[in-house]
Amino acid sequence: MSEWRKLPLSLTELCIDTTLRCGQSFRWQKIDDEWNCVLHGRLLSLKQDESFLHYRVAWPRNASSSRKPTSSPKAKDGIEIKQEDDTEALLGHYFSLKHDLTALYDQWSESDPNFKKKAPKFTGIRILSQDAWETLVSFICSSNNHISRISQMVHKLCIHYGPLIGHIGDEAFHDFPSPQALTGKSVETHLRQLGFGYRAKYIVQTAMAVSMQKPEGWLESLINPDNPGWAVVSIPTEDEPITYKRAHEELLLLSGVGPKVADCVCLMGLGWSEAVPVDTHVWQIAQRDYRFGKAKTKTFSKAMYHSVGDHFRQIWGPQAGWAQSVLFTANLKSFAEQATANPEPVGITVDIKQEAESESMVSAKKRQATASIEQIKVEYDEPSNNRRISRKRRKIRS
DNA sequence: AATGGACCTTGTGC
DNA sequence: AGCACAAGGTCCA
Repeated sequence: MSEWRKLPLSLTELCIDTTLRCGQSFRWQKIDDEWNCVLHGRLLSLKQDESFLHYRVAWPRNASSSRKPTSSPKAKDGIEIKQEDDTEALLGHYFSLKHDLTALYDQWSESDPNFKKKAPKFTGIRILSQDAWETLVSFICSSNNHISRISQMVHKLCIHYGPLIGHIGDEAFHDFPSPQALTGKSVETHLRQLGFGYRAKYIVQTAMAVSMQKPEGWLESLINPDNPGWAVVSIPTEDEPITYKRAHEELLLLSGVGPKVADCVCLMGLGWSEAVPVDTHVWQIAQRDYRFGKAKTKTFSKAMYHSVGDHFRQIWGPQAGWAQSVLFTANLKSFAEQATANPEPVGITVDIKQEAESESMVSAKKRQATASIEQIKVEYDEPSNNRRISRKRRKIRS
């Protein structure tokens, strides 16, 4: 293990205690106030105080057991940089530290009174830039499932199929398995035995698609070029540049990947910060706090799915997925105590009262009051104005 | 194209 | 204790 190092970082810019527990990553383990996880072939430990993020790193003795042994960055002259040296850069990428979170919270609070009300108790929540493949498999596991069980399943994947990186006490830490590692003949049966249920088949089929059917580097080609991945060489293509919409469509072709999982991968694994995964929580939030139509149907349609995302993108802007994660966390049962606790700093409740009289509150209420199922469907169609869409709109109204 | 069930298993609340 | 129900949904008929 290296010595502890530190990055100057306030708790409002990043709170690892919340960010690492809110259902984005399922692999971090807290041991005695330290968060531990294998990231890109190294065992990372984090702890935080009011002013600093402290970190240390341990590399496996046998570097070849790492999934990406050749991925360590090289200097321009070809000399390999000491491996530890890129860990700070890795953290900066993983937590997307280039974004000013306080400024973003201010912006979302200004355009959304509900965000302004909920966010003060949930500061420092960031969207993680995770490995695309890990994100894909993790959220295939997430379907119709609890966060605790998802974590359990992801842990089992690593233990049984991922390379061992190191130990903390008696606890073994593995990296996430490669797609190839999950394509074996007996994997599906084994995963069922391990309690994956019907997701076992999805995982194996998707692993086969990514490692055998899709071209090399396909998943990485879906990464937002403005938010590039870690240690991923972008392969220039003759195709038109990738968009969020196309990345989403491509992911939908995979087994076990529907619109919600595809959005999770877009947001947390591919750097598309406008992606808003609409799950049961976000649907509850949309209905309860944003006057979305009370649907009689338990499962909402594809049009409904997109209308919710479009609505939030309209309110929160191009980083809507980041704002969504704050309200999502505030809505989690495991954070219920935090949501209802009296805020420590005085003055916040005063701000909320003042906000009730503000211009944005009034206009937002007016906008929300008109929302109904019909309105939602129309709104969904409005961004485009081609012929196909307008025909669709007529159909809905008739 | 849209809608209703089935689906594995575990955690939670009564 | 034991049972119903929900869980960061997706697939298929």
